[in-house]
Amino acid sequence: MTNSRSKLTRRATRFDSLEQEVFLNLWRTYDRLRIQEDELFGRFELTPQQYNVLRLLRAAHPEAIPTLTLAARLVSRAPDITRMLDKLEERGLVARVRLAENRRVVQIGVTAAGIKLLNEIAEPLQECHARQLGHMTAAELRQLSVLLKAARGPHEEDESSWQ
Amino acid sequence: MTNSRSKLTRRATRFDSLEQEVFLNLWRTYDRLRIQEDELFGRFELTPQQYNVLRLLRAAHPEAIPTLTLAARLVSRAPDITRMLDKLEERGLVARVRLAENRRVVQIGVTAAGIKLLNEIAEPLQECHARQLGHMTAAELRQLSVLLKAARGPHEEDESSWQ
DNA sequence: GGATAACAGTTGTCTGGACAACTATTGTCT
DNA sequence: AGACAATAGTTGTCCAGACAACTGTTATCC
Repeated sequence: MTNSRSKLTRRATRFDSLEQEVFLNLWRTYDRLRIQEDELFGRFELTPQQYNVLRLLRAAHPEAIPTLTLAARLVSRAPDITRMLDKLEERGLVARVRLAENRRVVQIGVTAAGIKLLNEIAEPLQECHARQLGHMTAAELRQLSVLLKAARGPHEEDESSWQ
Repeated sequence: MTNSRSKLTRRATRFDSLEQEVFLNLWRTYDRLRIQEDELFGRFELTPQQYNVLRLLRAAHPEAIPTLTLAARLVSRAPDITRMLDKLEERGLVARVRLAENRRVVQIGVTAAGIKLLNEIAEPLQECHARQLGHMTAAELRQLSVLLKAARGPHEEDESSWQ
């Protein structure tokens, strides 16, 4: 009895508003799922953000894309995109080219080694995704995606690659 | 025509799987909404995580709770809970007490100054939530919460306060 | 055509998060 | 009672993220 009362009380006072509840659930769920990603990418000495860079570069491959265009497509802002690319370049996973036509822009492309690494990651990543969200039905996942997109809708710039 | 084709192509190749799409949407949405929170809490010189500490302590108030119990209730893991509490204690927002009965545990409580700060934040925070998610209906928000909880379900420990 | 503004990255510096090793205190087992 | 293990925090150290100031390059506007 005490148990159920305290649960009810908790339920009622735990969040100040529906919006706060959604945000905290969003944060918590992101954090829980990210633990899995971190563990996976850690095995390849990559951060999720670095993996994202490689993934985006592969999508553009064999084209190379300007640094800031790449930065804009990343999931989360990266003020340190330069240093992040430095590390990937040191490992030979990406290559930088400064064009003669416009010496301001630096084009980034993924190397063969980068593609190779992506291929090695592919299968364990699929397993990771299965562990993360394998318990949800495809319909639930689609609906979740739709709601998440709607939630951030007004906060995306119009020209964003995230729509 | 080129436009619509390229969009279709992008749509098809952008994600490797439905699970990946969900995770990236989760990450992106979290990031976008967090920008708003950061801006708000920054005005009060708090991180979202620090605000969370105060919020949880207020929920327990006037009781004080052990450091690690508090840490377990936070949204995201905090290996540096000690230093975080140091900073809040320096500002007089929380107080630490080491009990005589068990000198290992350190109890944390929110101070009057902490409660006062929470009250100051309350209204601008409501406005922040409205900006973040005000465009969604209550039904959508509830559904989003449910799906988010379901998504992380298997990744919560049984004794977690997040259920 | 030279000053000025805009653009594209880069670098400096600081704070917060992650992980491991450590200290102090209490419980347990013979 | 003394050794050993478990508990509860704390400290050291390193790396990623945030923000601002800076450099080099191209466009623009008298």
